[in-house]
Amino acid sequence: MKIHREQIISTAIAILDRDGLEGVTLRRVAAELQVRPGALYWHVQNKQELLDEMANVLLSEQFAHFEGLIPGQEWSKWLQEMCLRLRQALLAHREGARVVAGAGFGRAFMLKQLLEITVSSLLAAGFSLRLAFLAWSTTTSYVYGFVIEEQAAPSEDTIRNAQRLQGESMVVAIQREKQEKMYTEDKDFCDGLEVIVDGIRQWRAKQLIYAEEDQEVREQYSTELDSGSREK
Amino acid sequence: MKIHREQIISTAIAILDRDGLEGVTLRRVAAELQVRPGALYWHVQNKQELLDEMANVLLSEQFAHFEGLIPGQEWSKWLQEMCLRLRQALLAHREGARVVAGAGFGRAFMLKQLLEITVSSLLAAGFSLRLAFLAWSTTTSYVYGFVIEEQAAPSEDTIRNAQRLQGESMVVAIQREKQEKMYTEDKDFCDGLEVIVDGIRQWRAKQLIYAEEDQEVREQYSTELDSGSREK
DNA sequence: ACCTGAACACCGTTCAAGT
DNA sequence: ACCTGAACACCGTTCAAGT
Repeated sequence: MKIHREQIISTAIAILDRDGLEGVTLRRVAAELQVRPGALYWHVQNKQELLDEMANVLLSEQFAHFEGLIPGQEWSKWLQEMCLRLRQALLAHREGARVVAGAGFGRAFMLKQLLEITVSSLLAAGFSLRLAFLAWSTTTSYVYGFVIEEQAAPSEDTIRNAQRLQGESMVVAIQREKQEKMYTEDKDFCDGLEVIVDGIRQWRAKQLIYAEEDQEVREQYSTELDSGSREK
Repeated sequence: MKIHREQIISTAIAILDRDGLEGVTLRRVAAELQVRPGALYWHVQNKQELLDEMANVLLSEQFAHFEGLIPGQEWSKWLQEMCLRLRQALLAHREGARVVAGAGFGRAFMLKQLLEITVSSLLAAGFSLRLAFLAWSTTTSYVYGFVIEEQAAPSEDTIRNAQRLQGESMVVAIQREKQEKMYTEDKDFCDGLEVIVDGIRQWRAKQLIYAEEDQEVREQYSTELDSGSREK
């Protein structure tokens, strides 16, 4: 049997969806491909590399054709769209958030690219470099944290505990309100995101004067777009 | 050799700090306690239960004696203090964020308690039930996401990639600014948190009228504090 | 009540040897 | 170039049997 790298990654993702992250095993991937476990090591350095590649695929599904801010567009709409897609990417596959978080910002190539697009879009929308970075860091951290909770398996005994601890009045009240007003996880996510975006908007309004260095960066970036390099 | 539950948990945490999360193995914990692996199963149902307990200990170290909002105190200061402590709890031990995230909001008892304190504190500060929950959800998601990134091992080849991809102008510019202005991870975290708190403040200012149900909840809670139960 | 002994069904990883 | 065979050093979990 002859296999190649992409097959390994895609069957690993198939197993992820079917059996969860702890079911993703090199031996099982090998079995699915009708190959001995050792064979995988010709295509992949180790299990972590496979997991990193899986993370990149999950992100690519949402961001492969994702464009930066268009001149007329509102930055807040664009930023929210970016966050919605990021959440979608993490939710699309079982334990997706854990997979991407496990790969880490460092190892996931797609995330670096997304950072590039985001920060330069916000610079174009009049953000200082600092605030553009803060907007990136704050929103993406939020998305990560939110989805990780969201995807955490409630586990069998969580329900037992919920019953037992009736004294937790807040949890009960919150859940009742959610039912009555039909608030979904989606609604919670979007509202929280809106809170953050409102905070960012406020910061942006307060710092309409940019440091000169930021202006430099903005110019340097736009020249780099059509010219080549320009070493410092 | 005779052991008890707490010893198991504390030596597991010791191993976590020494060898990282993947070093935390029931067999290694057993060896450290001079006991056969099977012996642990009398004190603990399975490995996940041990991990859950570890998560609770990490959180308890910061929140065991954490008080709710004091009447005179500003809610924003209190909320920020809560978030700082949460980050501290996650940072205090190697891969702490992964441990707590792995346990999940459902399984970590301490987190439910913290939710109770937070939401009731914000209600007391004039928040609607909805906004109090949003403030909780948004800030804690942010903290989680931020620390998970923060603790993600950069790995050997991240540096290689950083060198190779010089085209990433934004990453370079951001890192240069951080060095020049001496922005630390702490600074990034606090600024991002401030952005979120500013967003929350704005929402609070806009909804000074509460729904009657919220008022009900607030009253119910305060009576529950000194009286006993009051079933609906 | 609490632990040992011993097994079961798995892992990731390596590497000579085959084709 | 790409895979097999076979091993190594591990895992979590179970359970009769000991004390």
